[in-house]
Amino acid sequence: MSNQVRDDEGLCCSPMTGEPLSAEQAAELSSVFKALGDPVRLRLLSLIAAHADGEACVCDLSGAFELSGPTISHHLKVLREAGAITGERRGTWVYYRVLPETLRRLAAVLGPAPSASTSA
Amino acid sequence: MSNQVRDDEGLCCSPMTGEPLSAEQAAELSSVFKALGDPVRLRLLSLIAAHADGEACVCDLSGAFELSGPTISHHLKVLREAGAITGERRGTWVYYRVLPETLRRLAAVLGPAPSASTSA
DNA sequence: GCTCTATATTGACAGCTGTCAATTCAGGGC
DNA sequence: GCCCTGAATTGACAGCTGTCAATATAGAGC
Repeated sequence: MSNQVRDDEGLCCSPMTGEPLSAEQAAELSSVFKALGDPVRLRLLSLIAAHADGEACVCDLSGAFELSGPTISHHLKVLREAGAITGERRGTWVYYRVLPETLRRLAAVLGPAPSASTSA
Repeated sequence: MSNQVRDDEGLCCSPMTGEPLSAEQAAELSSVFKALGDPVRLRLLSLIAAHADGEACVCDLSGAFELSGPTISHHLKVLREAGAITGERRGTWVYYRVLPETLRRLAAVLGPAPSASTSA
């Protein structure tokens, strides 16, 4: 109960050990979990996050998969709409960046600091 | 790069800011994210976690939803098979408990300690 | 064994989703 | 304007998934 509740647009990031999620909270958060629930998208996200300067252009990402351009674009769109990444066009190229706030919100729901949950 | 890598059955919990996830890691982790990617399942998980004694019987959970018994059972099965919860039968009743290790693994992938990521 | 309650499984079905071919859009060079 | 590259969108399609009715399984009391 000593968890710090942070209210972002009505979304309280209460850890699993706190209050149960409301239907609205669950709907919002589950949509982000769902976006990460595809191996390609999860890998895309991790590739973007691991990239130099914290951003990667689509051209950097596509090569890591044996998938077509439309498929990569579609996955990036899903991540974008889930609020996990944001894109910026620079001429012909489009660079994507992870939005850490969204990931942090998910992590906060999964539980408090690791050392605290292992002792519970 | 100073993140502590924990190897559980070949599953390295490298944060998003570290090495990109391998295809195998992404497949394993995305399946858990996928399990949480349904609002009903996410609410079930949070209800179980928030319950007294850290466990709840199906009878406690069903009332929170206007869904049929088979649907609740199905969702619980998905969570179970994703490794997010474990069940224990006591006579007629079945009690479910959250497996924090799984949630912790997900949280670890999403990023390091919150204070570290907000400064990045 | 019969009856009951609690829970899980099975099968059908409508809606959802990953994938790619075709196409469109965005930007740049000439 | 034409041509090019990079990226996104559209439409079709096969496979996946949430839901419930029907059924099966598990456990307890008599």
